Amino acid sequence: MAELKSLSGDAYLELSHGYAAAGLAYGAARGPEAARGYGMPCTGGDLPAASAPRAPAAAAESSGEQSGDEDDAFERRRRRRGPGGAADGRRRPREQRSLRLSINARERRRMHDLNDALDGLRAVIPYAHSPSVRKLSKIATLLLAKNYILMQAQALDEMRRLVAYLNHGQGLAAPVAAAPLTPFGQAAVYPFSASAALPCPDKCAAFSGTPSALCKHCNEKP
DNA sequence: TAGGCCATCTGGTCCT
DNA sequence: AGGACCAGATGGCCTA
Repeated sequence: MAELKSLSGDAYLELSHGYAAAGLAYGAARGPEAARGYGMPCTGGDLPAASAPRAPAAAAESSGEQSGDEDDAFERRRRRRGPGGAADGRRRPREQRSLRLSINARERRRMHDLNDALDGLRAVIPYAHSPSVRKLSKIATLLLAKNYILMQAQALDEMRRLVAYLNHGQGLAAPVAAAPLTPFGQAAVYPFSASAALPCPDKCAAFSGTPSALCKHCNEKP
């Protein structure tokens, strides 16, 4: 995706703008409940555990809670597959159906957990949180989070360089003099950090090899 | 109306 | 055997 390939300093904001602004008034039209997205459109949305935010202890979804619509859907699919079905032909139909429903419920629960985690991620990504703004899609959430992490890592790197620069009079601190590290211990691979800038006339560029946005010399145009 | 996004169902695969 | 995970299919809702 193009957003990921361009990791310029504004990549995060560009992505945020592109995805978040695309659906203004979406939330207002759909309503916050609908925007949460657990409406279960396939089955008419009348499953209690699916149409409302799931209570932590209310994971007691069982096959007994399936709606009549789901029964119909099951029957339709069963007829399409023919007698015996594709799963386990040795099971009696009732037993087989009960097993299928419990598997479905488990999968539903798993996806709800995944969506809860995505909601948690959305909550900590800085973007326009507003009832009138459509919530981030799943893919946008992941891409935005990735770029945000990269941005934070870059900022941390800049701060480290600044600290090293300020402490330069007392000698070079070995850990900082080495290749700049991300919080995860990997070498920084930001394509936007150094290449375009000229060497700093001061000591920061000579020191780290990478001009710093926090250094006034690095930002001076020739 | 087409396309995007989503929830759900389903069968397959892997792991415990 | 049962559960977790995954990907494909399906159908609904919404926006441009």
